[in-house]
Amino acid sequence: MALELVEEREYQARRKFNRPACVSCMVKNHAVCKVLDAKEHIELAAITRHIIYQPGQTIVAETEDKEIVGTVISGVIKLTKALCDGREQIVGLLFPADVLGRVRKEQSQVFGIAVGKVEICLFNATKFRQLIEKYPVLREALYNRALNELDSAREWMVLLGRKNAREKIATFLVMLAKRSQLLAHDDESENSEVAFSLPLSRADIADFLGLTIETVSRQITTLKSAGAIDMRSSRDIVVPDLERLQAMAEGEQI
Amino acid sequence: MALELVEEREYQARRKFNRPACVSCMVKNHAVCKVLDAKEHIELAAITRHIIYQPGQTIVAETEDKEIVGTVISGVIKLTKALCDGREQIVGLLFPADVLGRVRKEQSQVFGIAVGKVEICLFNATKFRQLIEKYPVLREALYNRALNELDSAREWMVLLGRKNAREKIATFLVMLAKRSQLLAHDDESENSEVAFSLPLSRADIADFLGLTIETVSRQITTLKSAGAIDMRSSRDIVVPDLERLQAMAEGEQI
DNA sequence: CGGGTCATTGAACCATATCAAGTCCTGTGG
DNA sequence: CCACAGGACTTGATATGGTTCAATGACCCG
Repeated sequence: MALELVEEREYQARRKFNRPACVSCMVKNHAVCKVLDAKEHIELAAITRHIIYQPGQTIVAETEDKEIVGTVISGVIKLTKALCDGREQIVGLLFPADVLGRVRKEQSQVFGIAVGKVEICLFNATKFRQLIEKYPVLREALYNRALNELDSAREWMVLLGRKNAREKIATFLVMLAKRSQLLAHDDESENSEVAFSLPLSRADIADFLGLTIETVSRQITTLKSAGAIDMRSSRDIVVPDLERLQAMAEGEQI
Repeated sequence: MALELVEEREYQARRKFNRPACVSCMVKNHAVCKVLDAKEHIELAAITRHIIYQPGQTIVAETEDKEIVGTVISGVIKLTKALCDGREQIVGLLFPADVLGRVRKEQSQVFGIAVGKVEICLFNATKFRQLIEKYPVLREALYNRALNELDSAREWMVLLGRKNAREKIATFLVMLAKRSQLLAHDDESENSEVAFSLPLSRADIADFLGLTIETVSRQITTLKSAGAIDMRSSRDIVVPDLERLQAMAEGEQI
């Protein structure tokens, strides 16, 4: 299979040149590994390899029992849980620099699926475990990541349990807008307009917000005609006034 | 204030007799501290004190910036988040042996409120931090706890986003039934009837499930008339057939 | 151009919210 | 012991936001 080939070639190239690659890593300043110094980084690089996943590919399966740990380099991963009758809920999104998987045998009952093309820096689980024993600061970093994920999950619980459709959409767009603003220029204070494109399809947005695609579509249309957002195509959003959208995310009327 | 007195007396009694108390602790086999051996337990005991909170008391405030860490000894704590207009969502429940708080400066934006009377084994944050450095296994235990909480939060996201009112109530009751079954006798296989009493008021259940109190009441009535549950009083539940309730939690029709 | 996927729009329906009584329970004071 | 006040819960009537079903439109790719 072509994928396996790409993966293997990458791996061999790294081995051959004995190049940590970490120095040129896009997310080196944001991922968990940032807590390591240069020497430690080389140790980490020795046990990693990059893998590319194609859109829609399953990265982590619910039934998976082998330990998977890595860092997202590029692309977006959706974490989903399903009910037995097929209803589905996205329980989290992983963006570049986020941690994929966890360092323990007992894995979570979620699917991790590539949205668009995804590049992962995968750690050798056994060796990463040893590294954690050696550098406890890694464990601390993982703990902090987990707490951040927990906080996002709880934030989302409020959204799912207590917000109406318009607030849900507005909240989602604000989240993406802030994220893109942060990546674009590190000063967040800039309050001019923000432009970004939706990483998710309408169906995925619906699964993320606990809605149907029709409702998602209608509410986006509503926001558009209210002037809270502007759109080039169905995936390209411009937020002229983030404050206003933020207000609508918290229940402000149109 | 009376509370302060009780708290202080407890603390002094412990200091006076230099008694770890851990040996007689109700939750010693389930809390994070179970990863410590006898000698380490004594070190831990030296930096803890027990505090009693009365029903409705705030244990952790959203604005709190001092580190709070401890173990729930008895009672139930609700973790809530609120929207600015007053809508409220319970994002988690802490039962005996669960960890309260987290070991880092940046705290979560949630309230922790005592439901009924609550007893906490509170750790001195600074000294507990030192203990963690000394015994990394503690950090690992906290990490695992955080992952478990994350898993519950995600489970709950599916409930909030994708289940209807009846399924929500059934799921909630199943959760409590399993918990009480587990505490009662450690063999879980027993599939006879389970009896327990609701730790939460209708209003709290509503806030937990993303519903209104009226809907909660109606759905409980529905389950009762369908014979899926039985009730002594409005707080005392008997589940004659857990399998059946479980099925309803997953969408089975009445 | 035709077929496929994704997104939008419309109309009808229904589950849950909302508003409004009413009932049960519990503790308190006469 | 009764009266009764207040909170917690239940029940009923109505409204409504979001789903469901169905049709249409936009875009992409062979």
